[in-house]
Amino acid sequence: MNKTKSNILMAAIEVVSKKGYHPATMDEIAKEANVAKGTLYYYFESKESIFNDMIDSGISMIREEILEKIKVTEDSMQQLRIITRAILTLVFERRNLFKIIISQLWGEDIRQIELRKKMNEVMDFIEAYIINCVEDGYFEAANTRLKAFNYFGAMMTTAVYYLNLEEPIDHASETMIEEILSQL
Amino acid sequence: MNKTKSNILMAAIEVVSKKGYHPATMDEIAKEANVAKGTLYYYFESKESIFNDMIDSGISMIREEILEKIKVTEDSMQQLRIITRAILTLVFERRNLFKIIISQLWGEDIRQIELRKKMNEVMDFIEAYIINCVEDGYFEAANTRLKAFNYFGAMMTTAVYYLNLEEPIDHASETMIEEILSQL
Amino acid sequence: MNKTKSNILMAAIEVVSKKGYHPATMDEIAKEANVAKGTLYYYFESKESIFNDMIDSGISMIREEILEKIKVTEDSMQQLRIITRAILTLVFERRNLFKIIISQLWGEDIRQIELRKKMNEVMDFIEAYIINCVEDGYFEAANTRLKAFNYFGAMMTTAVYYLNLEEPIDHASETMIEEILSQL
Amino acid sequence: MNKTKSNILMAAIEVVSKKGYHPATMDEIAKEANVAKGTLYYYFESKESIFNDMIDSGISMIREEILEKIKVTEDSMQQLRIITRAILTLVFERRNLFKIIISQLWGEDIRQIELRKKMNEVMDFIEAYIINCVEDGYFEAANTRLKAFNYFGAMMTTAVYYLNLEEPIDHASETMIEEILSQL
DNA sequence: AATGAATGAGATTTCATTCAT
DNA sequence: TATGAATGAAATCTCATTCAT
Repeated sequence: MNKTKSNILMAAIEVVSKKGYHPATMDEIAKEANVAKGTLYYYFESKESIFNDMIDSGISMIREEILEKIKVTEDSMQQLRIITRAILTLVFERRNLFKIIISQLWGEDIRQIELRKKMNEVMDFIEAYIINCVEDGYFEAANTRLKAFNYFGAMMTTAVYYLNLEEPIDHASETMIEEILSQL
Repeated sequence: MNKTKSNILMAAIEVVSKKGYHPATMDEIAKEANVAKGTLYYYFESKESIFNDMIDSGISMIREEILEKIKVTEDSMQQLRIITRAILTLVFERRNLFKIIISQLWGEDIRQIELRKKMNEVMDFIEAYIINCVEDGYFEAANTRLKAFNYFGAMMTTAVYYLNLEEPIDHASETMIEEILSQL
Repeated sequence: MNKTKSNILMAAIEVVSKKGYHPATMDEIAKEANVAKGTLYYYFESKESIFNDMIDSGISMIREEILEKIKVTEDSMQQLRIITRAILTLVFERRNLFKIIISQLWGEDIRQIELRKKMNEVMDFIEAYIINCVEDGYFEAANTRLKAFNYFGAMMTTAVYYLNLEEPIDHASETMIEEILSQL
Repeated sequence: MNKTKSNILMAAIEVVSKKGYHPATMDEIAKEANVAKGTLYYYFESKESIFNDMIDSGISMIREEILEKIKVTEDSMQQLRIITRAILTLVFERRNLFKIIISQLWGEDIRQIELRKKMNEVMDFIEAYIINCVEDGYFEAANTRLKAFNYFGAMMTTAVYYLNLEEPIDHASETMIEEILSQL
């Protein structure tokens, strides 16, 4: 991607994660990106489209990262462990982006409805691996969709917990991973 | 509380849950409440204060509801079970308010920081019961704060899952309760 | 109509006739009307809707004025003479509004296409009276639509001519009327 | 003229006639001309100067075309007939340019005031031929300036009428010419 | 000769808030 | 107690123009 464009995107993540979508102004994003306001509109159609690009690049980053890392094993439980570690690491490393995603999951704006659709696809992706684990006998057969939700929710709340600690850790500890998987 | 005032509060919950805090305008809230815009300012100082009242009355409602219901038993595990059922029921019955709470937990607006403080108090409240359970030997001793977080997160994700089903259930099933408690 | 609203409409005619639709800013209209910019939006949805109201009230004014005046006679030629006098008088009295109408007849903006539709209805109206004259033997049968166009065009160019004179006259002279009718 | 430059001028006529002066953007003109936006500024000082060049080349084209064609006769009435045919033909062939001229005659922008001056020169030119006709006894002596206005106005309205027909004709018919001249 | 990324002044529009009634 | 006309600060967005290449 063009350097200025990705620069703007990073600035937007920074500002939006701090302020939320609406209070984050184009002026602030421009200032943070060290470009003129007009430049934002040279690269993006609207504030909404900056938001969408932000989310899309975030989600595809997760997917690519995970797909790359699970190649090393064929064992379904091992794969789920790898996915967990990968997502937790990403949540820590790109906490601002995740804050935005979580806070925008609610509400009936097109922006928010679209985001929910995208997150449902992420759920599909995770559920597929949980199904593999069930088929391989690691978990007992059950509502795998709900399990995927709980898995994701557990990751989020764990992350939120650690993110709020005074001395935030910046990596996914093995303890956290086991804690989350034990809930499945 | 004055009837007009609670009327406005209900209208605000309706509109804010649908649109989010910022896109919900005072005009819309007034229209939904069937009062003139000026009336909002007769009863509330500002939009922000409507929001705060909304949250405060929601949270104290939870607390009162729970304190009332757990009276029937002294057994800590029974009490946690009752709390779970109560919260789940409230989440279903007042889903709009909870949507607002969850979506406003993030970000650095005064409004949002204040909300997080209030939710931390709710966590204290829940943690206290989890500690009782640990002391009574129901769970093994561990990070009870994280347990409280996970417990609350599990409830939220479970609720979100069921709220998104085609045929939403409108009560807390015993299955859900056991599912959540088993994760502790 | 509300006083403030008609006040804004008059200010808009003043400014738009001087500057044209696009260069006329909402700031200037507000200043001319002695109200705050927000007030414009309290009474009108948009700049476009101010324009539309401006045109609509102008056109219905023409129609009402004419319908009122032609009541006095049943003779078709007399009626056409009355219409001519009425339109010319209006063009002189409300020259600013007519300037706007003429300048906005061209182009493919929705605003302009709508205006052309409205002016076509005015043409229908005029043509009807020309047809009466033809039927009564005042003119020889011919393309009455073209006659209506020419009639209107003649009125406009005559008006433009007199409006550009150093010492503008402010009424429709009988000479002008006969000049225009002689062209039919 | 340089090919790229005349290319830009044609593109500008196309876009401005469709949209009007202000809504026509330099971006659109550049796109229509298949050049980069910077190229517009390589050949023209500003948007305003593109407009002026557009008009000037249009007007001098009329003048040259007419001066060329009236050479064939010395009879003043014949010359006026030739002028009428020439202008009507041009109006049909370059209708977009004429649309722009007519729509920009109104208003007090420098651009528009300049255009009116130029059109007044065209009127001088036409009036001169009408005076010749009067002197040769073809019309009775009268306000020749007004006659020139009416003559031009008649041509415009006739043109507008035929341009709006379902099946537009693309040439000046002899009927139209006689119709216009008979009004003098 | 030609480009297109970058700009910033200025446009339209929104909306929480005020205040006279 | 309740109203709603009026406000103005601040938001998003547009676009003619510049300039380094």
